Amino acid sequence: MERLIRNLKIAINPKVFVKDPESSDLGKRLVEHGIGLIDAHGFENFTFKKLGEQVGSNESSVYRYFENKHKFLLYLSSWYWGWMEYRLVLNTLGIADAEEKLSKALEILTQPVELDMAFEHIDEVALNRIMVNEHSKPFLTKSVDRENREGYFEPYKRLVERLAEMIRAVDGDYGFSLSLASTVLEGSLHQHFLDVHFPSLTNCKKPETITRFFKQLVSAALNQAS
Amino acid sequence: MERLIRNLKIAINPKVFVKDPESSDLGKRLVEHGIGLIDAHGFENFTFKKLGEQVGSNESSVYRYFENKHKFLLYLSSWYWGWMEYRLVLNTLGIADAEEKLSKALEILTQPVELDMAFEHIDEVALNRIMVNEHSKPFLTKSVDRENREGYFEPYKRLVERLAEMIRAVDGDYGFSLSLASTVLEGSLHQHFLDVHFPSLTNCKKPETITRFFKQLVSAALNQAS
DNA sequence: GCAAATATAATAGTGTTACTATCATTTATA
DNA sequence: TATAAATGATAGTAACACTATTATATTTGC
Repeated sequence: MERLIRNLKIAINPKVFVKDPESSDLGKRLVEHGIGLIDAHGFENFTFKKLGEQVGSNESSVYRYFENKHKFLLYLSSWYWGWMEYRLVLNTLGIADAEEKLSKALEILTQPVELDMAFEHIDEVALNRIMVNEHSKPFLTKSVDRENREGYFEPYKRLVERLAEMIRAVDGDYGFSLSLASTVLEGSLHQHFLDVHFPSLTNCKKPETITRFFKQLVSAALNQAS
Repeated sequence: MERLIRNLKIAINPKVFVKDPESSDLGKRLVEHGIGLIDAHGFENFTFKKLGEQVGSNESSVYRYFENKHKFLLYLSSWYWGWMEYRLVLNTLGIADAEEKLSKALEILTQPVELDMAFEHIDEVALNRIMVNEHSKPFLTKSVDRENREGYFEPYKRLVERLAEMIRAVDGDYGFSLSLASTVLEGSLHQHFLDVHFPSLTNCKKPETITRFFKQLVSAALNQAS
């Protein structure tokens, strides 16, 4: 298992990078320290100059891997959703019962993330914090439609589609499987954000409660509609 | 009614502006054209220099009203949520039945916005598009906690609280009234965004469908829980 | 082991943005 | 009409997001 897992790689659309950061030591350090910097100081305060210095190099080296910092965020976001999909599939593969499968899926997608030793240079917990704190920045841009056409959001779209499928497996008559799936994925990040920054706007004081909330919500929606 | 409505003003926390834009003709034009520019070109491409030129003045005049463009967005966002609250209250005031009241509230909060002639210099339809396309930018910043403490998000918080109250009026035993309310408000903007940019991730092709989706979701959640 | 190719590092330069400061001019008010 | 207040015009600064160029390592093919 250890050995097998060590060879795993989350596939990323090559258009988001100039040179694959997984292909070199420097590239991996850029990703590792980029996550650290964004997590610590926020995406707005993150610059390629700082990242270059952080890895003991400079700006120009970073530009050889990523066109700009927005593409860097797209890389992290693609990696994150690709990794979530991998976790989702891995953990639901053996489950035959549709309801049980959906329930497990909701756990995987809404519970707080734990460190995955399979990917050495990526701190998934920090990356998850980044997704919570910056989650809409990859797509809330004027170029979203062009970037969508170029396939930058495929990992996220695949995940929504997978969840929607599991919803339909439980209740084929429910007409809002996609909307519900996208609401859960988006809403989960948002509830985690509220938990940290706006506790008065959520009843989920503990992260487990977020999972309970969404499980109950989905189950209610499907029970009613069928 | 016309007369009464003409004297209405959405109250905004004075900390978000340097000088109240409602207090002068220039101020109102700044807000009016600011909405136009952000709607047309996106918040990232919006600068005070362009806004100054747009109103036949210059950068320095804009800075006399707003500290920076983030505060300008906070102003628009505060106005929008304040206006939503006003519409919510106005349209549900006379309804005695709790379920009917909640149903009306969900319509007000999730349906596409129409022009409100009561506020001459504000194009609510364009402002709504801005909220859909930029909605998380007011709070997805490193300074969110400080700004929250300074009260910049009160209008939004009040609205969530009001909706949560209406949910509890229908079902006092439901334990997630705040989470559900914040999920609906956030989710509604998100579904409208998906409708425009990611149609494959939503079942809501027509805006009315978004309202149906959330009404059904809320009603299911409350029926089950009680 | 050496030359060629490739990757990385260092430096400099450009246009834009987000301001700040200063001063001149117009407009409102006492 | 004098005075104050609001607005307009201009200049300047530091940081940022790049691009370009050149120098120096490091790897690879032979």
